[in-house]
Amino acid sequence: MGDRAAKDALFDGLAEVAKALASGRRAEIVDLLAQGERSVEEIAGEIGQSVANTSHHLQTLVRGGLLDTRRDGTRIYYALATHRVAELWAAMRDIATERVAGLDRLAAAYLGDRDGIETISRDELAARVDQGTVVVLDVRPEPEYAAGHIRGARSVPIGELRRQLRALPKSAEVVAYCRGPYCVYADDAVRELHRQGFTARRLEDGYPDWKRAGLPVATEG
Amino acid sequence: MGDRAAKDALFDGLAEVAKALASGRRAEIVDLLAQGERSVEEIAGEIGQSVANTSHHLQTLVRGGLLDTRRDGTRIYYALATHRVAELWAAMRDIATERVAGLDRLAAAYLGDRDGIETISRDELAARVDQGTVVVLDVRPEPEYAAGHIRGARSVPIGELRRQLRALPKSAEVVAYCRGPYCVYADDAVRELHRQGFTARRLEDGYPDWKRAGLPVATEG
DNA sequence: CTGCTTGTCAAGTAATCATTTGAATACTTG
DNA sequence: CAAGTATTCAAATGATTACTTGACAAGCAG
Repeated sequence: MGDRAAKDALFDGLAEVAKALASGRRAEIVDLLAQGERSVEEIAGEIGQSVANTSHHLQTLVRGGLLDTRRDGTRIYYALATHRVAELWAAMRDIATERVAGLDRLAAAYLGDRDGIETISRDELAARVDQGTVVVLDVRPEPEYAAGHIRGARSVPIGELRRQLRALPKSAEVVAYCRGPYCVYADDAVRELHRQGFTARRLEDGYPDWKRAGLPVATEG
Repeated sequence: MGDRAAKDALFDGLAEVAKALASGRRAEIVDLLAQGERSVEEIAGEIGQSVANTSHHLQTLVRGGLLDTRRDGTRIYYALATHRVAELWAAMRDIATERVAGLDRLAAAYLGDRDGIETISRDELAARVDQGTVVVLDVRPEPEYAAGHIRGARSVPIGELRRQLRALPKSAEVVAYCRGPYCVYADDAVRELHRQGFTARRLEDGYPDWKRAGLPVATEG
């Protein structure tokens, strides 16, 4: 028991999970599926790849134990296999954010200048929601809101933000959130809110992190 | 803000963390360093590679944000960069264990037949330690015990197990633990204990998991 | 059944990458 | 300086990867 070759083979097996995630496109898929299940076509659209290529990446993720599938008629839906996968992804994301050289520049290139955008932590937001001293906007597409959102939040997809702002008193303090720290929607929302004269911040991470932390959530209405 | 190329580059950056772990040898290194810091030479010895090659792998892990270094005289010590890395590794390991096809066979080839080896969960062991109804043996090398161990455990490195067994009453119920679920020491200890007529189990995972769960630990004596 | 939609599979291209070794170099201590 | 420790370099090898294309399969609607 315990010879070198067998140990190497075992750890090569463990490393399969990391290999499955060792591609930017597959990381995008996992980040997306942290919001909930999606069909191959939807995923392909979100990551900007062909369906065939996306299907390929999805197979790789399934082999790595990260995803599960469900068939519904002609559609096949992929979802994270277990909550541990969401934890794995969050850990990866946090480590990269804190410690991978140059990631800050890549983030700035994608998200734009974040200097004017203040964030609020999950715990502080939870307290403010309890007090009722904040308006929380879920700026993700509506189906994601329906599948689960921060309790007390209103669904205002980013495209409809301007229209719905009139209903808000200018004195309101607003917090926007979306899919995660590398999702553009909340940033865009805060910029627009500032332009319209509101006090606004973004949640530092996103809905999946809120849910994982055991904070209050709601479904549908 | 939010064009395809920039998003791809960002997620390629996030995937760097997974790339760093996408090798069995580097996974072994992280698993080892979950016990505490080690010099390059020690690491090379544990993973059965040349110092030059090990140094290479260590650089890769540092670039991926997973490790930090500390110099002491002519030696350089590597350690996990943050506790998040231990969490990342544990999540990877658990996902692979549960869901990667064939991993069970690889584990059996390395660890041998585990049929006769019962496990005990962290929580149950914690309760039994409180009651004082169990003898806990830390069968890792002594320096690892000194660096931190389950409170109440005795250090009995696997090589000294036979010698020290005489001091134990045959009626004792024994739990052995070591580095983690894929460490051979505890299995070997339980087998030997059974041969000698003891009632023995192994902790289902290892010391790093115990510590991460916030259960009681001690250092040195 | 036929036609349509959705997704998978297999094959091919092109490019890149990762791992390892041995020798040379750098750094620290005494 | 000499000894000990770790990194870097060059080079060879071998394997893997991402993506595209076109054909195929499974379910559904008429």
